[in-house]
Amino acid sequence: MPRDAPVWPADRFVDLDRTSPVPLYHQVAAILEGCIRDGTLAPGDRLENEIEVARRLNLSRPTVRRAIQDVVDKGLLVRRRGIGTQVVRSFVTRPVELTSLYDDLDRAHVRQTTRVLEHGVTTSAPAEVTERLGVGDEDPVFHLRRLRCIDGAPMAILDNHLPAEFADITIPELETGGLYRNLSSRGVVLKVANQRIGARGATDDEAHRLGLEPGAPLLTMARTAMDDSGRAVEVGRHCYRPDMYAFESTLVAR
Amino acid sequence: MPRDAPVWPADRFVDLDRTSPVPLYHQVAAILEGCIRDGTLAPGDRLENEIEVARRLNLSRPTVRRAIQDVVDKGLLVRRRGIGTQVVRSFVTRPVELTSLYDDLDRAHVRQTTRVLEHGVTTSAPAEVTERLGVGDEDPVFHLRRLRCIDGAPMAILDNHLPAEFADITIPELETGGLYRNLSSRGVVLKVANQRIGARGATDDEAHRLGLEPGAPLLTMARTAMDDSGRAVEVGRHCYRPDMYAFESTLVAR
DNA sequence: CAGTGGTCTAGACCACCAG
DNA sequence: TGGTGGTCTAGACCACTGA
Repeated sequence: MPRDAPVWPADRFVDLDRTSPVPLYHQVAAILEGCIRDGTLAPGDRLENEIEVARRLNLSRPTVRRAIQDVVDKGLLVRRRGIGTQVVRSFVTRPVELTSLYDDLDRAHVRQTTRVLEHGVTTSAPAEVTERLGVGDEDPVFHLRRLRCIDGAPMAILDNHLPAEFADITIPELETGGLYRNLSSRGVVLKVANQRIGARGATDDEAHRLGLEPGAPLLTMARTAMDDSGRAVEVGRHCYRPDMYAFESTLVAR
Repeated sequence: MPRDAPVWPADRFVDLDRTSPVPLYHQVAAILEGCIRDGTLAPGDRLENEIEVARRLNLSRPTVRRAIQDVVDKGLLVRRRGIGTQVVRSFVTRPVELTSLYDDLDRAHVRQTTRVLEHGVTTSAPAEVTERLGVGDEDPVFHLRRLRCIDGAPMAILDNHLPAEFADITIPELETGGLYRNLSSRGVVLKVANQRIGARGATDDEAHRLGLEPGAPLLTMARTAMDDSGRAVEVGRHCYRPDMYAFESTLVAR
């Protein structure tokens, strides 16, 4: 049951570190999120108002505000002018993030393996792909096709095209780290992506590789990812066994 | 081609209205977004730095910063410390928002119709649904099932459960306005939702209603939406013809 | 009416990047 | 070294809510 009076678990915020490179608002947001996830703040609880919180934490109001807003954006709190800030009644949140399948599975502590099916430079990538990458029709691009398994069972086929300069990413590297992690270690910072999630029937080849019947339902995702200079760095066209994978997210109105 | 020198289309910002109820940062963000979408700011262009912009617009830096950040969050700009702010090279953006299918189609100027298949209070909703709504196993809930068509062709089956108090939403209202619009006109402000997008084969009934073969691939979406007090207000379980619908979104790294 | 969040200001210092 | 965005402060006024 939610408490009636406003709540603030002050004792959880004694460790704020002004010398840390982690911003204060992020430290506050992380602790606040922890309090909600572990039940210290119960669903429906109303938070102390932000001015009072700022005073107690010896922080400025904008800093506290930024922290609270970050937790709101994750879908754990709702705010109303004139009313206050409350913990959401029911949450199974998964913020919308620019993550890789590899890291998603890693976080879920799943035993995953990757088999590289294709790995090389091609000059005949589909026009749809070269256009998204911002290169010429017949310019060389790096093509990659992988089979992702969990606990030995094939789960997804990952088809990617990248600018040719990334063709030096090796097969062993891809088998141990995932694509995004390899890009990251080469200094690529992914910032924006457009994606489209759909469904279709499996082709013969896909069905064979995923252990399904031809025409069986597949979940599909097409993504174009851009780095911090706004250049398209990756075009991915993936398909997933729908009994083994789904896209979860939390949406927050502004 | 992107220009070399920093750019700022000052003439587009002459209409800022300090008396308007629309926040200044939102006015600036909207104009900035317009400049990018209509090509006034070209892909790759670098923006004037935010301090200079603030001076030119006679606004404070935090206000300008908030405006720019909003456009970044939409995936139209990328920022790097020490470098500056640039227009993304390629964009087909669709920010992740808490929208209804009805409004999505409306915005796309598609001719849509709705047929109500089920409309009534039930005491035997699936446990999965009552749990998400936060009501007892056999408490009455409002059950709704609709067929959504575009240009007369069936596209999706929308199955929803709501708290019983919403059972007075009429069939004609649902045929003309969509569920979220009806909730909104009753004062419900949706703030947060959790959703899961997947795929599966069509049941016989679904196939029949959507004009498909049984077992044909369907795109599915299950959503729990909460209002501004954090209470679960709607549980939806929808399925879509994958040749007629897909989920598009833009993701931005923080 | 008192209390809440929403907006806005005018500074300050720092971390990072390019030349 | 100079310029950029990232963080933080200490205030102010307003809009909306509920009693």
